[in-house]
Amino acid sequence: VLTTTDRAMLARSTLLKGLDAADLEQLVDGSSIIRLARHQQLFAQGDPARLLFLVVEGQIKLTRLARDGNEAVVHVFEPGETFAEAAMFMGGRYPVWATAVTDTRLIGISNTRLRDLVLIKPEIAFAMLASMAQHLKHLVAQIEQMKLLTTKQRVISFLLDQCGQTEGAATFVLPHDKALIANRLGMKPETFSRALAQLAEHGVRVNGGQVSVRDVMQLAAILTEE
Amino acid sequence: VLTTTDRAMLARSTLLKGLDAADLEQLVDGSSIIRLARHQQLFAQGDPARLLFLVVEGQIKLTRLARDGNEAVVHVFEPGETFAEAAMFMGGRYPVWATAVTDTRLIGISNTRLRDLVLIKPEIAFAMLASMAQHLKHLVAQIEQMKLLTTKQRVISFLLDQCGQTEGAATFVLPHDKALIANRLGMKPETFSRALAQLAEHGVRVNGGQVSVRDVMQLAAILTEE
DNA sequence: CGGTTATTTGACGGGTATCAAACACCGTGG
DNA sequence: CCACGGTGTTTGATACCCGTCAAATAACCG
Repeated sequence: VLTTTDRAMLARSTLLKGLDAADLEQLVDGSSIIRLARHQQLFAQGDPARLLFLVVEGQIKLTRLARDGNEAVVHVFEPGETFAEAAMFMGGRYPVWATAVTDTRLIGISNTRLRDLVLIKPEIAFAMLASMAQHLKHLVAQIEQMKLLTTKQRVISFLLDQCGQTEGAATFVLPHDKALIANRLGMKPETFSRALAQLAEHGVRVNGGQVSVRDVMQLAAILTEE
Repeated sequence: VLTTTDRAMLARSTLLKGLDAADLEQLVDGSSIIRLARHQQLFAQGDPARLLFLVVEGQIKLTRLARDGNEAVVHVFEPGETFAEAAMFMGGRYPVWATAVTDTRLIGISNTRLRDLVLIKPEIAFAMLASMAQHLKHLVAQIEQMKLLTTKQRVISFLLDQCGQTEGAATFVLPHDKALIANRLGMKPETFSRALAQLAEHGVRVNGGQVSVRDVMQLAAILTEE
């Protein structure tokens, strides 16, 4: 039940681009559409990993849980991104929880089908390696931020990421709940809220999910001096 | 100038085990031995990535640097482990600094040779994917620890890792400087020192690099309740 | 409009970084 | 053999930041 739009997204994904029509078809054959409501779980930590995923619309967060119920957000995936490629090489079990942040539609791709394809077409292996290298990079950046930056710096860094600009004024909407963002940044919601409030004096205005930055460059400058 | 011991280690590595003699030979041909003195740098962040590495003896730490000179340790690699496989898929540049923790001998393997080999033998691609999946797992675990555990819990968790036992009494030596360990755990040396001192009341005795734990299980129990 | 879920704001205490100094350890050179 | 500087570690005092708890407020949805 994949629409043509779904197929197009598959064909454009970092993981599968470069695949010819026939190979793609074979993969699609073993794929299924999955719909999740907000807060619904895709898989649990420890579940056998039979599928990897492409987010079509919505957002999926990967988390780890502590005994006390607290959760640590490892990453949030956006439409067009694939995840859980690594699971098939890690003892065949998912090492994290996956939950829908908003209503989500995604494509589940068979592990074994992909595996078979890699054996035939080594180029795909490169795509997988590239994809995983990307994830590695993200995680390293995250560790770096947690260890080297103060709370305020992390918030600024996050805002600058969202801007997608290096200068001038910018406006954008936050990608999700402030509580979730706070978790991504390794702080409590209250702390995040206060940090944002403090940034008012640096030209950051927040209204609901709407954020406007007066001067991106000026904001970036604070990272260096503070 | 690879000794037979070196070759044996290559053949046993997660990355290259399963390679037949001929393929291994071709790879060895493009490899070189590198010796580093303690604190000497292997490569810098941003350097073009032409080699990936196998640690033969010694230890290599991967770090990120902040403007103020502080560094964040991403990982420390031990003999038998390979690293920097991912670099060839990330724009061809190393994303971190690599420095010898102690006097170190390692083997540098040519990126392009390995690449050629993958195209011929897709099984090697699986080995690379598995190796990178392993690194991903480590990083995820690290992020989890930083976000979910208190300082004391991280120290305990680290000690338990080093024990390699789940019960009874244990003795071992710390893998390196306490300052480096503190950095790995995301805290300052002073904090680490105090944390260790506190653990005396839970049966942990530290003398230089020598550590002895009276009852591993009892120590593990603190993680849950605290 | 009422009930639930987000977010903000305040007061407070604890934990960690910071600064500083004492101390232990080690190899070197006198 | 001892003095010595360098490095690594411990210990202490202090300040500040963040987490926690609590309540108020705002936004949202049926």
